[in-house]
Amino acid sequence: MESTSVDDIFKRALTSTNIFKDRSVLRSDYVPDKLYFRDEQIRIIAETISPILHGARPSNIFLYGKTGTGKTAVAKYVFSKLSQTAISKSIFVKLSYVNTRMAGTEYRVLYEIARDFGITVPHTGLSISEIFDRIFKSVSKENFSGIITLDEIDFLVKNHGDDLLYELTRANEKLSSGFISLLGISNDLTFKDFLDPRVLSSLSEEELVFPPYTAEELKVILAERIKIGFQPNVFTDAALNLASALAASEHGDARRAVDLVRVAGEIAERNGLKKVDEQQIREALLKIDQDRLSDALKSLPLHSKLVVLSVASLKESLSTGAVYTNYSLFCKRLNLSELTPRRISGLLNELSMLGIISASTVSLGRQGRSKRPKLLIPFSTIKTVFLNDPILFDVLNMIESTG
DNA sequence: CTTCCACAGGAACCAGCGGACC
DNA sequence: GGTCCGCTGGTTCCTGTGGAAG
Repeated sequence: MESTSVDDIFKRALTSTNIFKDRSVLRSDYVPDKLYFRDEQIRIIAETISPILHGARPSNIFLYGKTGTGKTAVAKYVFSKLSQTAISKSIFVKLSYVNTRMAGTEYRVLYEIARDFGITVPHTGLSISEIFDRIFKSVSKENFSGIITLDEIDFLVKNHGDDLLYELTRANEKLSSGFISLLGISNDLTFKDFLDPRVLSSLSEEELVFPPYTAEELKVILAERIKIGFQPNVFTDAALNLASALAASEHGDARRAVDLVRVAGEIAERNGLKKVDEQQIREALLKIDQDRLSDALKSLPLHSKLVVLSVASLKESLSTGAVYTNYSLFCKRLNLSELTPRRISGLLNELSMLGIISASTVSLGRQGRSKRPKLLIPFSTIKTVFLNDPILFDVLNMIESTG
């Protein structure tokens, strides 16, 4: 029984090409051949790094802008052109691209840089300074020019400080031959405050701001993608207008815009429609939010889930203490040893960062000072996500029965 | 104006893991 | 095989604090 329905799904997936022509160009990591409205930024970056072709060290560059404003795409674009030119003129340039948020830790950032430079290093076990040494030695020995792109650099600095950045900016003083230039990319304008002034001045020898796309610009970008991604005349103008307007109102995020268009297409496909209209865009907007939330909820560690349930079970008298009381109740019920209040306070902050709860702190005078944890998502969503979990099922029942 | 609650949140530390080096 | 490394996910201990009650 089941196998036939799965077969049906696959068969439909293979045959239903009447919506999409090339789905891959609608993925958010796809870098298009032409980057619209970024000519100025491309030109400046290209000019800044061009000395490298004469064997001189280019200035470090810093790119700022909100998510989905094309920073990463522009950087990748310019560097792919650079490496083509360098190869054709047989100039010895090595490029490294690291997303520091993806990498996660200082060690992994350095590990990826080393790998991009063709240095083999173990993925754990060495000290940070050892990896630095190996990278520097390699640069000097092989006498090459290296450019390191550090994407989402604000993450690295906020979580691990600017030590690594400091070492990298000073790298050239240590190198006897060869050099390293840096290209930093940050989504957060205020993150400069976290930097040591010396690092900041060195890092932003050249600075570039990426403004959000306007609705009109998004429309052009989307129209281009739709042209290659969808079958002709499938995507209506009304849908295009709505998608651009929605994305523009959300900080001009091109990535979100493309996601919106792709998901709308998938919805139309699943419903067997011939066209993508405004209705599918609206549904897509809901679905994206919905999916993001349930994914976040699902991947939470057990104790965080219990904290979410604890917050959910509280109707009034919201305070960190109340959350903790309920939480330890759940733990006792499940025969788990509870974490400390300090840790729960931290977990509440993490959950608030994920947008699952809000946790503003308020002071009530003699009643003390506390967070005011509040659920930001409907209880029904939590229920549907947690219902499959046999452990949480029990707790869920417990909440329902006590009201 | 002072007191004092109920926490916030920083800092240091710890255990356990996976792994490299010599 | 002993020593060192970084990272995670905690604990313990601590000082700091907004503002209603007194």
